[in-house]
Amino acid sequence: MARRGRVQLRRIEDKASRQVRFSKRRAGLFKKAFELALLCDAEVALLVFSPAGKLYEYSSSSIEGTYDRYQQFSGARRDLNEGSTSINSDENASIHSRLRDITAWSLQNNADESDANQLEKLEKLLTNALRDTKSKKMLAKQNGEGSRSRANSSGSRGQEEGSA
Amino acid sequence: MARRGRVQLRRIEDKASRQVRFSKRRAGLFKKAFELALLCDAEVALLVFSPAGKLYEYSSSSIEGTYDRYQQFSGARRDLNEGSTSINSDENASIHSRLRDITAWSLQNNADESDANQLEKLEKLLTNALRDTKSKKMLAKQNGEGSRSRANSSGSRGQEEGSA
DNA sequence: AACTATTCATAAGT
DNA sequence: TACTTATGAATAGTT
Repeated sequence: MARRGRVQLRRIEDKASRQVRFSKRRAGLFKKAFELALLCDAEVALLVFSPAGKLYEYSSSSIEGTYDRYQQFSGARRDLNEGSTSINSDENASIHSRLRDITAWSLQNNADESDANQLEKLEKLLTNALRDTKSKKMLAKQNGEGSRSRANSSGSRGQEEGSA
Repeated sequence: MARRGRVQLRRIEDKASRQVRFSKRRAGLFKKAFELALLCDAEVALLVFSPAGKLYEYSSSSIEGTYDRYQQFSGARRDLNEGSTSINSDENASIHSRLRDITAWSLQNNADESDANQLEKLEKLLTNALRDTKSKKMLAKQNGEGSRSRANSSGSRGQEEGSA
């Protein structure tokens, strides 16, 4: 009436059985993905192609949007690993004024308050980050040492988050 | 010692609890994704961003490859459906994702070593996001209506395949 | 992080 | 293909 033991972790050879299990497990997987997004407020994108080539998809916001976000992370990772840590005050000032322009512009032209608030906060964050960077760079120069970048290993990026 | 009833299908408000459950459920989800790919010979791509903005990924082949395949399906679908000139939820989500990304990233970089190049990249992202926002707003004004974003449920394309 | 009572998922069977 | 059910697996709450 039920399976006799735990499931074997290898490809199911019988085609019919594989098809049935695919349907069941796919349903389960999508349910779990949905629950993770809803319960834990996570952004989830899931793409599955069946052996027959049929597409199944789920995303808590949008596939494209989440993939974009993923690519930003990848791009950021590449940038970190490429080095080129030089900085000069001109660039600094340029970034600063540019940020101010952007913020001002957004405040003027955007009726959407939430967007404007987000941007204000962002501007502050970036300004602070830039200031910190500047002082760190100056210190580094005095000490004759450049900043390094860290290598990312498997799966996840960013700092650790608790795991079960 | 165990939960008193079935799990509530709504966002977990307690932050600590949400974090723990995210970790546990994320692990479960990735395991299921892996098993589906292995047992059923499916192509699976899974992207998850934690509420804190950390990325987790799995794919049985490659994220990019599976996404490309997905886009071919989407492209084919779009061709059938004629042109959609209105703002779509994908753009919307993309912008918000980027903004969240930028915020999380800034917070992270603030803690340890920041890099001016990163900030320059961030600034570009912000600029792009704003440009998108601007055009979105203009379009919205023309249409006199803001489009609502939807959550994709596991839609399927192609011919039917058996389900459990 | 490890433990356990429960709920949940699901492989076979019908 | 859909329903049933026995069993393994996942996990919420606790320590």
